[in-house]
Amino acid sequence: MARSTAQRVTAVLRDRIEGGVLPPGTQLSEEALGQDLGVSRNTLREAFRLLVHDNLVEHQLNRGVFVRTPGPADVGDIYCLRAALEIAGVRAAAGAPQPLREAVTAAVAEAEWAADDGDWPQVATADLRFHRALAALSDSPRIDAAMDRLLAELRLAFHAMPSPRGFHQPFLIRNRTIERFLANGELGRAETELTAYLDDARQLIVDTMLENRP
Amino acid sequence: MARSTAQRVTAVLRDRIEGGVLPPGTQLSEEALGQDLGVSRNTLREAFRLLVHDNLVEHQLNRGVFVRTPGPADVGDIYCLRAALEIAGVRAAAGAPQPLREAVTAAVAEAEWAADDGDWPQVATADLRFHRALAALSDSPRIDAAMDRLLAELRLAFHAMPSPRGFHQPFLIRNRTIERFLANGELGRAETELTAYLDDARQLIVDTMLENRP
DNA sequence: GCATATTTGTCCGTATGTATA
DNA sequence: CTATACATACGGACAAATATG
Repeated sequence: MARSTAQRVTAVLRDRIEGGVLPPGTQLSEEALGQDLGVSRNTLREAFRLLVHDNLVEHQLNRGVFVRTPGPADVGDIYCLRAALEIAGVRAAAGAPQPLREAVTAAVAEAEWAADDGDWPQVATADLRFHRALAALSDSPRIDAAMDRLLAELRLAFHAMPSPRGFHQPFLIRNRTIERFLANGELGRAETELTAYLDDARQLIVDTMLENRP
Repeated sequence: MARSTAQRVTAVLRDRIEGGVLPPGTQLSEEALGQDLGVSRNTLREAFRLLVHDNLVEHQLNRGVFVRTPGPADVGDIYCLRAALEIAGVRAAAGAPQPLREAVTAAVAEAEWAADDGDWPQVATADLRFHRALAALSDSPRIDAAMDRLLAELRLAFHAMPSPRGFHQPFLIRNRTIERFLANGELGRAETELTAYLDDARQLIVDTMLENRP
C-alpha cells in the first residue's frame, strides 16, 4: 500500500461527495462513517482535515464536519481566482512546453466529440479539463494544485443547483475561439475572450442559484 | 477558548518555524513535541495536517513530518503564482473598495519609514504586506488565503538562504512606482512594472540560492 | 545482511465539554 | 432545565515501517 489509510479514506469520501452520494449539507458523522468504512475515529478525523483543505467540507467547532453548500458569493469568488489563474496561463502560452499546448487543443476536441454524442456529463468534464489545461500553461505545480481544488469545489456548487443538461453547450464554441487565438499567437484576443467567457459563466450560474433559492 | 487545541498548537508551531526556532529540515517528532507542548500525539498529528496545508512542513509516509526546505524550483513556482494573484489585483484596482486601495498606499509608506530607521526586518515585513495588499485588491477571500500561504512559504525560503540585510531596499522605490501608477489609474504601467519587479526579485533569490548551494 | 531500537500508523477505551431537542 | 447525542482530547496499546548498530 503506497498511500496511508487516511489518504484512501479521503479519496473515497471525495468520490462520494463529487458523485452526489453525500449531497451538500450532509453531516459526516465520525462514528457512523467510521463503522461504514472500517476505520477508527482518529483516522477519519485525519481524512476530514484533508477534505477541509480542498474546501469540500467545513469544520464547525464542536459540531462536526458538513459537506459544504457553496452559495452565490462562493461561486463569484471561485471565478475570481479562476480568472487569475487561467489568464496567467494564457499569458504564459507563448513560452509553454509543446505538450501543455497540445493538451489545450485536445480538451476542446474532446468536448466537441462528447457534444456530438449528446453526452452532457462528458461535455462538462471536458469543459473543465480545457480550462484546467489553460491554467496549466503556466507550468506551475502550485497553480495546477490550486486549479484542481477550485474545479472540485465548482463541481460541488453545481450539485447545489439544478444543473441544466446543456449548460456547457453554448460555451463550447467560445472554448474553440479561445483555442484558435492561442494557436495563432493572438494572446491578447484570447485573454479578452476568456475574460468575457468567465464573466458570462459566472453570472449565469449566480442567476440560476438566486432564482432557485429565494 | 474559541479555538481548538490543534489550532492553537498549529499557531505555536507556525511561529516557531517562521521565527527560525525550527529551521528547515528539522524533524517534528511526535513524542518529543507532544511532551513539550503538553498535548497528545493524536492532537499533534491534527496540527501537522494544518501545517502541511500551508506548505510549511512535508509529511513523509512512515517517516514523520519535517520543516520544508524550499529550493530554487519552489521559489520560481511561488513567484509564478504570486504574479498571477498580484496582477489580478492590479487589474481589479479600478473597482476595488477604497479601504483596500488605501492599504496599498499605507504599506508602501510603512516600508519607507522602516527603511529610514534601518529596521530591515520591518522593511521585509512591510514589503510583503504591500504585495499582499496588491493581491487583496481583488477583494477575494480565496485569493487572500492563497496569498497568505504563499508569503509564509516565501519567508521559509528566506530562512534557507543567507538573507542579505538590505535585500528589500532596492525594491522599495519600485514599490512606490507601482503605487503611483495605481493611484493615477495607469493600470497598464503598474502591471508592467510589477511584472518586471517580480521577475527581478525571483532571479535575485534563485541566483543567491544557487551560489550558496553548489 | 541482520538484529535491534526507535518512530510512525492505527486502533481502542474513556472522560470531558458542547450543542441541541 | 434536563437529557441526549456528539465532538474533543487524552492515554495506552500493538503492528508495521524505518533507522541504527
